[in-house]
Amino acid sequence: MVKSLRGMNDILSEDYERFTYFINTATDVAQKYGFHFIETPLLEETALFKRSVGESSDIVGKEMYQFTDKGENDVCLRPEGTAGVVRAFIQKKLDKAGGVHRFFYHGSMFRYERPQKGRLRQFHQFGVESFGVDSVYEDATMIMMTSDILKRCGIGYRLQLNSLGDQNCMPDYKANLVKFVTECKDGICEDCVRRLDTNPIRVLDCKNDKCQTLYEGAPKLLNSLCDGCESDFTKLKKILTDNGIAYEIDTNLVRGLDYYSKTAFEFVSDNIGSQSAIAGGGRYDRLVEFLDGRPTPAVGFAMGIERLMELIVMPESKREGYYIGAMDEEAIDLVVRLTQEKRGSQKVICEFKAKNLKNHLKGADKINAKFCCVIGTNEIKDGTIWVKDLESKSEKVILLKDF
RNA sequence: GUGGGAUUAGCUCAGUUGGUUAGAGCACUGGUUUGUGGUACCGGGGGUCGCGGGUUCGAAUCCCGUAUCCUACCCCA
Repeated sequence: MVKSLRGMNDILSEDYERFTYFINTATDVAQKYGFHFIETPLLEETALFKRSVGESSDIVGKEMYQFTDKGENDVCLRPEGTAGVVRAFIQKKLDKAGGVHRFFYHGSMFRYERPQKGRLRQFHQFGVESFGVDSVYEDATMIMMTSDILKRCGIGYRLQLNSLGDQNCMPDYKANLVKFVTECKDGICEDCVRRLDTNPIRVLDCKNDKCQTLYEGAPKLLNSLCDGCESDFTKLKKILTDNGIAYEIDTNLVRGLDYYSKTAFEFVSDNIGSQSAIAGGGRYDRLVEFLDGRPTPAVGFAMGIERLMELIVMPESKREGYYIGAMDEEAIDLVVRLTQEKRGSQKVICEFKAKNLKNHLKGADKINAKFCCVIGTNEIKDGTIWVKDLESKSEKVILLKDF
């Protein structure tokens, strides 16, 4: 039997109900915040991700579905959504047009990782990107929007907050940190030695106790911010507090993608295992420029839909639509015709086999229909149809022309 | 990529030291004398026990390999 590839799942039935419920809810919130839908290709030039996400990241370094297409292009399936949106933004010359542009998207992302709970090779993200707004109010708005979506879905979370600094303060901090870690290099774990090379900031959240002890005296990111970053971060905290958003400061919170600066945030859940990050984002003021656009401030976030699926509290499902059936063979054609007419305005399920009333009621109940409509010998004779409301249990016989 | 656990019906799982035709609950389907649903009772269909080797008179059960899932690490949404 041919099976789906490892880490790639089908979404159907109840999963699909939850999936679309989330997309619809998140879309509604995004539109209320003034964001517009954008769809970008699943396949992009590999260079796009090398330049944006960064070659030092694991995502680009070892997790991309990368191949050469029939036109000899080096391409890959997108491992995240921001790069494509930024590329589209520049390609449509919106950077030169100026002004504010706000987008949201959702779709499949691909990373060749070892699957586990909350981690698939093809997974789905819902994300938003805002271009042209320099204000820290926009950062706060992003966080409030994420919070709104989660709340609307009945999902509890903790919000972790950090500032990564900008090109004025980050390089100095990184140099200081590398210097500090290099001095105690003999005591640190293998992973940290590697991180020192690839992504030094990541040593800070190493899970190894020995490393953590050594890093106790390490320089702290938040203490090294320049004046601009410092005051923005203070302002951000105030805005969130004013708007009733609780947060925790996590000086070790680091985004895995190279393009982030200043505000970084992550929403985590304690109920879904070790892959606990359900949403993450931050500011990326330099990315448009990196990708050859005119310098444009930007901020965004993405949510992992599969991780949210089991946390979503679905509204109670209500009885809906019509079930139509016949008790006599000769009424089946009539019943099919009525079904087609009714479908102009209603959800209708038609049973093609003649059955007794009891079985029709069972069938209508099983598909959660609101009305069970049946035509038997009496109805054929009178030109009527029997209709029962399965909620109120009231029933009536009406003329076909009034149905 | 590394370590640990699992894999028996559509689903959740039993299956006693290896021994006839592998079971249950739920789900599905039909019936309980012919026009009243969700509950009750009775019946029915459905499994080459993940896949491939091996040990044995005999394997769902023991051994090896492999795939997938779960889980921790790693990474991240």
